[in-house]
Amino acid sequence: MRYDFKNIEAKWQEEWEKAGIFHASEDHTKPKFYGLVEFPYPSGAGMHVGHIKAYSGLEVVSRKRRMQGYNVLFPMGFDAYGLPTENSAIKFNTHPRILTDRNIEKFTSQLKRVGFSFDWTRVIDTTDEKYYKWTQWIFRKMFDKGLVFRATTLVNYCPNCKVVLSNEDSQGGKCDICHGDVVQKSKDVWYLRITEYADKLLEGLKKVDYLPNVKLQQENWIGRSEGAFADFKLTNCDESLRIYTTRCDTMFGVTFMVIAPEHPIIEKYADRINNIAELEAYKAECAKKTEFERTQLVKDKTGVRIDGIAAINPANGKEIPVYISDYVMMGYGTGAIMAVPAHDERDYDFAKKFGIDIIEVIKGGDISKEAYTGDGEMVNSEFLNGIKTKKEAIDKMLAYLSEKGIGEKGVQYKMKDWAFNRQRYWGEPIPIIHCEKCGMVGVPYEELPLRLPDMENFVPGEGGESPLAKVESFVNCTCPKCGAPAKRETDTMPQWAGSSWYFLRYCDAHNDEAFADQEKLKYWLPVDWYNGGMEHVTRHMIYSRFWHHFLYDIGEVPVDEPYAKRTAQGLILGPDGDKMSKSKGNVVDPNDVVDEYGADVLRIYILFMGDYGSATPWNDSSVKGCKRFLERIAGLTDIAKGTGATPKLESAFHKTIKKVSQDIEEMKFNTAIAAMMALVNDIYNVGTLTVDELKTLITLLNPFAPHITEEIWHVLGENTLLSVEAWPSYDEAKTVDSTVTIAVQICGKMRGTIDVPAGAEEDVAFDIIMKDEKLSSFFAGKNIVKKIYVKNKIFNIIAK
RNA sequence: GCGGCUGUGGCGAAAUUGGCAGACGCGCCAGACUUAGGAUCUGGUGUCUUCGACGUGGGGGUUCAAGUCCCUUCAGCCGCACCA
Repeated sequence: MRYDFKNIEAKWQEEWEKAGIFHASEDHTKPKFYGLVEFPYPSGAGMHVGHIKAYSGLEVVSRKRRMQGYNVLFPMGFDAYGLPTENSAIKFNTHPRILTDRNIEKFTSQLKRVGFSFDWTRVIDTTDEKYYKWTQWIFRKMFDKGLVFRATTLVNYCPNCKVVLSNEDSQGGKCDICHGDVVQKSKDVWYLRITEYADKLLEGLKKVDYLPNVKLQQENWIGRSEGAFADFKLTNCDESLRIYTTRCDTMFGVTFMVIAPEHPIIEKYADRINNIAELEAYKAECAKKTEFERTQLVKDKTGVRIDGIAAINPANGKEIPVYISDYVMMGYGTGAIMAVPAHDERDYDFAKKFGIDIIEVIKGGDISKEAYTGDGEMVNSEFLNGIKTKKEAIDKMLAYLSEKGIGEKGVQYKMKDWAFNRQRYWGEPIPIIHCEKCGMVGVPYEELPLRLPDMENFVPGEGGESPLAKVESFVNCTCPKCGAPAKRETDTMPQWAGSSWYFLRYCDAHNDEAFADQEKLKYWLPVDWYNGGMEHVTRHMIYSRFWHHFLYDIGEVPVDEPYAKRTAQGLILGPDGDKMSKSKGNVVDPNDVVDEYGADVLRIYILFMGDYGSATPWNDSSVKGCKRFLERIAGLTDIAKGTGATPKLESAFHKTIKKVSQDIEEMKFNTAIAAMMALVNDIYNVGTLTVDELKTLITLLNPFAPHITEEIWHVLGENTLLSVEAWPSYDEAKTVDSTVTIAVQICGKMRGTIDVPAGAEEDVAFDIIMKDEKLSSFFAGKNIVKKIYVKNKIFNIIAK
């Protein structure tokens, strides 16, 4: 038969939909498989080949699982709240609702064209009030449990545009829009107390099957560090300055202290500081820098000494100066450090610049040249002198601190609490009411969803407040507690909110009584296999694991870890090897490929182009090779005759079934396809195959190229749908050849090969070599010193 | 700076984990069928001074045997980034 993809792909997509074969069944007696891919943000640009790659991996796995008899949940949805839609809504003067609906429709039809086996009865849209009702519900539960709090913090603000900017939009301290100076402005921020779950999130990693680098990135993101808190007495005021350190063993080497420019102690004791104006000026200078800039200028340390207040080193009672410097952050530890220039590079740089003493307390380096951060014997440290290990010194110092009541063990995390509000329109309204008497009150559960009001002008307000602040009917309300007039919170949730629990909704997508039915959650959870991009491994995955752990703690979900397994696909690069981007003009549109070659070719090529986990450049002519392969598959219908097995092909078939079955599990789709290509080459070399064998081959190929294989199945006279036929099995005994070709080395050099019966003993193999004139000539007349024989692999003869 | 990953033909890549390096595909070369080929089919295709030698970024090592293990070095990509 000819390969006519244009006429068959739409036809089979319709048949599958009609038969509903990809709907996850409610039959909970069957074994389940929950495969999850990251739902897309439905941008106006439509699908990207990267989306296709991201979904194709678990698409193949899911199709295989169905054929293996699993009840498969392989859902799709849309993460539709967010800034890009809002911005283009402003630009084109259209409502984001309209744009979102239009984009979702576009994505849906594009996804369907590729033949993905998603369960389209469970589609979710995070901007649907039936969905975000439950996003708000979970937020309210967190609010009830004290995991939501409000604090004032510094944000990047452009006084010219009157807008709050992200770090990315304010690089170099200049506003990305007007290029004016950006300042740090304090602003009320809603936070979710994710830090409270830091240890649980870390612990949970021990029992899940994530790629090693995924785990590592999450661990680094959480950034747990163990150390100590210690109090340093200040002179000229009745207060101690609390610091955090991981190296309390070096305390005898402390020659100064540094605090963050924003440290509250400065304001508190302003009247005792002689150079307060200088300090204020420095602080103002720092405030101009964005966090980005501040962390970029690592080399040159700046700072100002506080004149009027000093500190006492609690280890040796010596008075030491206190500085303010922006290399100490208010957001980590206590915002104050003890500086040990001899053994910390940053402190060393600072001390050199400001001419501060450098006292060696650990032997092993040359502190006249640089800080020594390695291990060694303690010196100049009184009761620590002579100790040789860091651990022992730390323990001794900790004991000393606690005995004196001026310090204790402590833990710190790099992870910060999650800033949870945005001054934007296109997001879930935060269900909180501000009452003058009662304070912050949650919107009652029965009033959820708190609907996003319809607006025409949703440009952010002056001073960067949320567009919702302009909707009086939304803002003005009564306090649910006391009934007095009150005001609603007008900020909305960030993009990450809706995606933090979407995998739960898929289990029961249309439930109006709960976010999902408990029985269904019990059956489907955890997600068996989650695949997505590396870029979501920290934020999205950490956030959603946090929400899930919270729901587990309040008894709303049956398992603590949501994702049993996590893998990641690599990028598809442009044909030039660069990242695809509109500006470079190297973007490949999957629709063009489907138009020209068909969905099956697109799917095969994307999985064949290289290792699934690695970045691979697109190559137009390689796509043609995949088309040729499918044409050769279609051509097999012309030579397939009879039943049973073709002797010359039997072992090749069993080997291929084994290889493809295993490779899919390891996401080695490229070698699975290569194995099928090799089998097709074998078949054409033999010149014939049976109909049974062809059926086996197209069954193996079905998860990769479902349309053409479905068509062939029917051309061969079948009436069922191949997509739900049984996955082929293989006979291990038949994957083993009766004779194997092994390599023969003489003195370690490859000299040829011999055919031996599989598993042949050494003497049998050696006899064959002796009878081979060419091989035996290499050691004729020499002494055989040693024979190394590895069954079915190699024979190495050492002769002198 | 720290952490991770990667480095193999002209190109994308394989290599049962220490055992015939380059499977499979692209490209290229030759031939066939053709008025024609950017279609199809067949054969070939790591390099070189080609009965042999060399070859997995470079250098060194372990081993009968190294793409794979160890040491060292270089290059590229991706995270994190003054985390005390």
